[in-house]
Amino acid sequence: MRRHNSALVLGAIADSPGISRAGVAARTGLTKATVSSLVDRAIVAGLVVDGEPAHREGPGRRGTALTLSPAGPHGLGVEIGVDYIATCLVDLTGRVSRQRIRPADNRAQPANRVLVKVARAIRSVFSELPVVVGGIGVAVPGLVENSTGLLRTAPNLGWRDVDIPAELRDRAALADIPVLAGNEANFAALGEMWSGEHPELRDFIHVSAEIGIGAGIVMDGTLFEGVRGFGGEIGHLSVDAKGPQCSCGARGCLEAVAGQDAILAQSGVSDVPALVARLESGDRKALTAVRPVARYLGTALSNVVNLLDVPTIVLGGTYAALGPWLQEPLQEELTLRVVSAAWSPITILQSTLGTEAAIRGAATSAVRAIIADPDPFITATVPG
Amino acid sequence: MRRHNSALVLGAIADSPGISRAGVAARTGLTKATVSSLVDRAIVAGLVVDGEPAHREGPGRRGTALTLSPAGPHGLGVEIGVDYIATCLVDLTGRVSRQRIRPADNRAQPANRVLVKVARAIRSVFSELPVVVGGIGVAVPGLVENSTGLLRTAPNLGWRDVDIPAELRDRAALADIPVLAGNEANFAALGEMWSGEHPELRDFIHVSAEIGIGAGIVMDGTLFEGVRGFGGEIGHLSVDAKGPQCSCGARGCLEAVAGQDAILAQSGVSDVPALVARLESGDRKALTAVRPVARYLGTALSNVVNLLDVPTIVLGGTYAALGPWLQEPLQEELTLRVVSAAWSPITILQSTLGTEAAIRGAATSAVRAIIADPDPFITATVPG
DNA sequence: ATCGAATAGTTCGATGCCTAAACTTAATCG
DNA sequence: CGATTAAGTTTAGGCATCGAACTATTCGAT
Repeated sequence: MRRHNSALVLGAIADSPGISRAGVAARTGLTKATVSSLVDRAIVAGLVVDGEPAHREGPGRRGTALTLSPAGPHGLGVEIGVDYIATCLVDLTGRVSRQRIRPADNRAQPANRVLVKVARAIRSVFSELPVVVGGIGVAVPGLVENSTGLLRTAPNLGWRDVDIPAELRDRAALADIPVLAGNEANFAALGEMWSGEHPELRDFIHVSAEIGIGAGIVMDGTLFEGVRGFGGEIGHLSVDAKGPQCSCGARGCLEAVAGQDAILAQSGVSDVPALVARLESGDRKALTAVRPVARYLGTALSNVVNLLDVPTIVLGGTYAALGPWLQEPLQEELTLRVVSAAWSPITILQSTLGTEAAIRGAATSAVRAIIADPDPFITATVPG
Repeated sequence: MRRHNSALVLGAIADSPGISRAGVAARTGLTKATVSSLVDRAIVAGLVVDGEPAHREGPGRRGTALTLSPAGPHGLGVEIGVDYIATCLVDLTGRVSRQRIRPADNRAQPANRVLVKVARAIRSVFSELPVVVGGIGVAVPGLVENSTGLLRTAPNLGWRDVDIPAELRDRAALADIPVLAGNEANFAALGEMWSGEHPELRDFIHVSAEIGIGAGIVMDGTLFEGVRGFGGEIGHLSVDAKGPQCSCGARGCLEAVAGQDAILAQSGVSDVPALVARLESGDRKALTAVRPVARYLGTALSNVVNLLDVPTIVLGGTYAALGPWLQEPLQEELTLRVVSAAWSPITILQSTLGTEAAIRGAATSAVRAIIADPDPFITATVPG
């Protein structure tokens, strides 16, 4: 009961920083008395601070502005990439207070060795900054089972069946700080949503092409992971029954025709910045190479939209860079294939966080977990 | 609080009929005292009956068997088909107590005229049987918006923007009996799950081919409808970029290559029973016609599974009839294309309810709504 | 047969959280 | 400077759950 209402109150403060106790009461349907008592507990626990009276029109006492405390627990994001380990700290308000990327050739190393390094990175964050870490989010390029938290397979790292939370808890002496591992494409989608750049973004697909093609699907502000957590594997949607062979064994997977490698091979360029330069200069070969990519991506996304009825698509990673050239043919394909497009068009946006989306999402997930269920943290901090 | 716990208790009784109060307490985590008081209210409201002491091993008093009351509120299912109106009554235990199909050429009629007939059918159920109707589910072959309950479009009926619940409430004088409208394919999936034939079925896709191809997606026992309710539109997934033109304007939609019309046209037979007869007799043309259907269906379903990570597929409607000939090539295609198939194979089942699935699902949805949130019904029935 | 152990269900007082309403504080407006 | 309006606090009261003691029922051992 109180647990649920604490979450309600914290959620209201997170959604509209600077809101007053009376405002929270109006929004949540609780009484002012209840809100007062719950807010007091949150303040004592260090989750909330009340600031200056906010200015308002007309007569009457001004409410004190409640905000999540920047000095409260932080979320630590860790991203295990193929050739780097990145860390990032985020406070309750969503502000990034520390970010660091360490190059590392993780592909050549077995999981335990890499996790030793990750643990060291985590401990170094702990020792360098005097903040309370309330949770850790670990983004990995692989499939994470949601019931167990196990990384089932990470093809590009060559890992299988690694219990990342358990390993890190042991190696970094984390006591009972919650650790959650997740797919990087999923975290990237959340990161983009929470970036604040697109305030209305609550139902969307975030697609990005890196080595594979990853997608994060968010519906009603919540990540959609499928039954076991292996959902959103958009890279192996079939877009051309007679298309080229994919590494997975099937034919015509999206990844095989619209992945980064396929794009670069088709356009005869060695990397993405070079491709963008050619596109900007109007190079005909580059332009004709990108068009079918958009078509294929559009076919795959149409399938997703027909199935999930999601109104918005966010282009991330390499697709964000190619956005200006993808947008139009993509829109055409979607309009043609999506059944509901006739009465509600699909919006296409470009990612603003780019490659930082995943780690921001991982770190912010950790703090959001506290906001979504603050009671454990509060009762651990406040004795009474 | 009590509302939530009442739902918990009723849910436990629905899940394991014959459970004792102590069993409910153990399963829900509530205390025996709380369960007793909640069960008493449910009994007074007529939702639950306690029966004979159940037999059990060992010493100790036997618990009284609690079951949902067959005399409690019933769910009324209505199906508005293209050429019939069907009604069906289901009690809280899931038993079907009355079923009736009235032929009617609804395609030729505007919506109001048809709804007048539907209202008459509903009133006739009310007058014929002395049962309390606790809710009505209406299955329609169209897209229903979940936020408003509006039928946005039903191509085969030629209807657009019809507020079925409101219309029926007026025309059939329903007072405040809740009415929920929904897509027939979705109701069919729920009907199949609740039929009791597949007890473990909680995560699956139910696909059926009638005039179009419909799918209902169930995850964690809950219908997945997409953001606005237009999800699961599997009929227009793209399975062959260069395939034939579909009525929707795009090319190579599943419906165009694996719908009932396409199957019959390919095999040169006039109806499904005839096709089944030919297949059984080993007719080569029929056999070679069905195989690509399975392939295409497999491609579309692989896309769905890769996206939603659903472990089971149930073949319904025409596909159920063709099940024996579809199963093998379908399984092959899924194994090839589904990324997670390597470590968790996809199960393919055949529907047991056939064409009755939708109406059963609609009726059962109405009673399940009461079980999922019994408090409104209880407080309306029990004064104190 | 009788007693004891085990299990089901009820009764009753205690607890905790929320609510309602009165009250205090703080601001605007005439 | 007092009336009015709104924010926030205090206090008394209510309701649902819990814990513990109690009754009821059954088996098995003496």
